[in-house]
Amino acid sequence: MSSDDKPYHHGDLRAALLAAAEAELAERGIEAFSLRSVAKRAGVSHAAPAHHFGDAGGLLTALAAEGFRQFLAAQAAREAVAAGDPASQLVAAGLGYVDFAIARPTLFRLLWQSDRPDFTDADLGPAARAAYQHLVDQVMAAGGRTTADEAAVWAIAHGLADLLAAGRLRTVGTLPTDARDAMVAGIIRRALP
Amino acid sequence: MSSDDKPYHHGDLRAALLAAAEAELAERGIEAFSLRSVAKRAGVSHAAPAHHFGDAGGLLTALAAEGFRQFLAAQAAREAVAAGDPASQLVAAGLGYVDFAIARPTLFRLLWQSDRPDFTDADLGPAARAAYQHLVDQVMAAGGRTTADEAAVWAIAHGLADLLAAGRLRTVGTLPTDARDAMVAGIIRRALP
DNA sequence: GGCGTAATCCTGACACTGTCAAGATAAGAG
DNA sequence: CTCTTATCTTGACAGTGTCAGGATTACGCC
Repeated sequence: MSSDDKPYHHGDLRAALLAAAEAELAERGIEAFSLRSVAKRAGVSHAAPAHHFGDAGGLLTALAAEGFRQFLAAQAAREAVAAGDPASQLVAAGLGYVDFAIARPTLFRLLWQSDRPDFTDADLGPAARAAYQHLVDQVMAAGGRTTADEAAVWAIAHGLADLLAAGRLRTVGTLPTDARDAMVAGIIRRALP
Repeated sequence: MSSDDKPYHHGDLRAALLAAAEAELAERGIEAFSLRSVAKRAGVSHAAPAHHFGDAGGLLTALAAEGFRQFLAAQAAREAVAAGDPASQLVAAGLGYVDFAIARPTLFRLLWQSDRPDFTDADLGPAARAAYQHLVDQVMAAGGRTTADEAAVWAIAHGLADLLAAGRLRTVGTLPTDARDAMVAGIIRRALP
């Protein structure tokens, strides 16, 4: 078949729909998200997603599960280039937390502030827990002892990430990358005992 | 007229619609928010809100403006019963920030994570800025000197508020009120220089 | 090779949504 | 009392998610 043919069977529609969904999310925002738009962008009929994801919530659930894995990967990427001591690793995880929020703000919002994904899903549930549990584990490794230590680090990383993703906190968001990293790192360290 | 009459003119439909909108928001969540449901709840036709708010975005804009004022009031309420020194006042403002998020999580989400309200609106714009500017001002009064000080306090208060509003951070959220307040206060103090 | 089953995708329909246009009703000014 | 204006309703339209049924293709099995 020639390259512009549209075979009845897509081949990898599930992945294509997930990619289209994230693009739609980034362009139109989470509140204007439309399943039919996603289908149109992927070049299939409006009811095609149903077979792979059930309903709109199912698509967003799958997208969120994938998102949490990438969220964790963003933290791991920072840790890989950081010093090996526990405190540095913790700060690196926090930087990755913020990186993800800045790079993909709408997806970040889907992960943390949306009630459309089904967090009891067998795939999403563990993925979500693993994502923030990682940060909490780092706190203990870095000398944290109490639940207040956990909460403080999580809250400060999450607060920075959320405010930056929303475009508030201009004094930090408009900084050059290096300076911003340094400031974020310094702020995260304040939460440690 | 008897009590169950439905006069053609409502009397104070604008306020009734705002109240109905917040109730709908709390019950159905921000992503399932429906203008027609709000109208039905207020006992008027589906097009009645248009006259007062233009479109759905206009209603949410007005609701957000009112929300920001109440958000500021929650901080003021805590400050009124706190010690007068700047540090105590700052912690009190943070506690009010968290109070509001816990008491009205969906409205909190409308204020901070929704793109449906029009933040360039002549009423909402100033109301929003005033709400978080207040916290930033408190930082300076309490000895803050740098933008990092501002960002740290704002981020930690916002992070706690957002995580608690979303039902994460169970270790803090399930605490008795007094203990939770004490922990939140202690965490906020970590952000100070 | 051919066949039957199952997976995949499409078409059409339904109820619901936001928004607009036009009309009905009531309040208030003169 | 009349006229103007604000307020609210009715009806229509396009767009949305979801379901039922049908069309098309892939794949295992002979």
